[in-house]
Amino acid sequence: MGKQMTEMLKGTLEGIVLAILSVRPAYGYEITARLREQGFSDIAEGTVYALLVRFEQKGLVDVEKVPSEKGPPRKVYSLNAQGQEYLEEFWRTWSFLAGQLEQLHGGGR
Amino acid sequence: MGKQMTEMLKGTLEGIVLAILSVRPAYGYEITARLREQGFSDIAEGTVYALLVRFEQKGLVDVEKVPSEKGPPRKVYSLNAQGQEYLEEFWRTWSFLAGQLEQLHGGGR
DNA sequence: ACTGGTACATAGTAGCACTGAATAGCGGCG
DNA sequence: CGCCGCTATTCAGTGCTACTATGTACCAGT
Repeated sequence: MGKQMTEMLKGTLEGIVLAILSVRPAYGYEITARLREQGFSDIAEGTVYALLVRFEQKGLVDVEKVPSEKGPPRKVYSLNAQGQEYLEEFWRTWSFLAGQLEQLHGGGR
Repeated sequence: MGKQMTEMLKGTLEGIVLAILSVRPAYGYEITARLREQGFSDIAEGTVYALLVRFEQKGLVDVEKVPSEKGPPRKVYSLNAQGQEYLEEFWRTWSFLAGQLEQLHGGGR
């Protein structure tokens, strides 16, 4: 992955994963796989897990341990009310930024 | 400024400033002021200067010292060919990310 | 002399994604 | 049985970026 993408993901990946969780609960390995399918070709697994731990510490998600048929138990994360609020704040911030950049991109040539 | 914005700017501010320079050459103080006018309410001056130094080190800009009527000489930065290329790469990366997020935002509710 | 606006610079801090490795459970294959 | 491969999580260490806070310097108006 390009260096630009790596830096751009800072603060954005957080929102992406929250958005994924807002659709339905999921666990780390699953999220990583889904991200890869969606074109974020090599987002490191470690990155996603670290992100989820942060969510938990911030109290944005609820966690439930679910035994898996294949492998160790899964930690299923679901967005709670505070997480929803945080996600909405994220969209507001994103929209502002996207608007500014669109202006620069469109008007700049 | 919110913490979310701070993190989101990482990797993005770089592109924003490059885009500003692509319209016409500018110097640090001017860029900071323009960013503030455009709604990035408190982007620190130091941040912009550090960014410009990085641009110079990466060889994305040409620099010219121009004496100012009011205060110390200005360092006027202008985008060179390599900088243009880097900016285009930035837009490609940005477009991909914006597209993915739009999908998540629109489809997610 | 003092204040305020212009203009640049830098040391230190915090946060986030990446690297690389370790741990652990389960199934299948030789 | 022992090894490999897939699933699944965790963690220490690194690099990059934006922020904070401060300092330097130049000039005009009072």
